[in-house]
Amino acid sequence: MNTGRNASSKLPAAFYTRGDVVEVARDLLGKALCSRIDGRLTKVIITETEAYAGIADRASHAYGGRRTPRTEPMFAAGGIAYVYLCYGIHHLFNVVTSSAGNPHAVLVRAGLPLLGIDDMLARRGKASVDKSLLAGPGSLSRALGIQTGLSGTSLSGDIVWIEDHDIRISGDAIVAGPRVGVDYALEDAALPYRFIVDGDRLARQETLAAART
DNA sequence: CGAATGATATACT
DNA sequence: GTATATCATTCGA
Repeated sequence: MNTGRNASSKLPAAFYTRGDVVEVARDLLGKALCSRIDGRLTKVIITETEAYAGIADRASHAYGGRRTPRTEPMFAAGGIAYVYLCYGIHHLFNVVTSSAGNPHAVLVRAGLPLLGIDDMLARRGKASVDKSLLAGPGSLSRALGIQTGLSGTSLSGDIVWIEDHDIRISGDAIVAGPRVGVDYALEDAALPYRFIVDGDRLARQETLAAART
């Protein structure tokens, strides 16, 4: 099972199956989203997330209990990926949370490079690291090599997973605000379900020393 | 600011 | 089965 590489920091299933998706979205900040695709290992520190709170949330694909082939993974128990294509181009990566039948999910919107930077640059067609490398859900997914075929993949496997690198985020370094691009969600559009870490503060953390070179 | 882009959901025949 | 409106975005002026 464990082939020498220590997987002890991988988040346990219990992290995802908690009932409060907003809490999970907040806790995901500072965690490392990892992927091993085509044999290439890439890791990203999560700095921005959005919570989508199940059938009662008009901004969610599962609003009103809509269950379709695409949204099926959201209805499973937490701890798997939900990836879908948006605007015909962008593969958006979400973490499914809560228990089976409760379609809650967290969209990962942005991050900072931690490992496999050359591979991320290659996937993004960039020559050097800049602010836009992992800014935005479409860009982040692309840098990690995540595509819709990974929807439904377990986060306890060896393709996509999330690690705890013991980065602490103090409460005042987190900014909450309304979600992006969800104007159609009426009253739910104003909910403060978007969480952003102040990048400069996070950069002071030791873990990023390696990433900044 | 505005165009590009294609899968998906929904409402028809 | 076929059609059309919609979309949790990005990039380049």
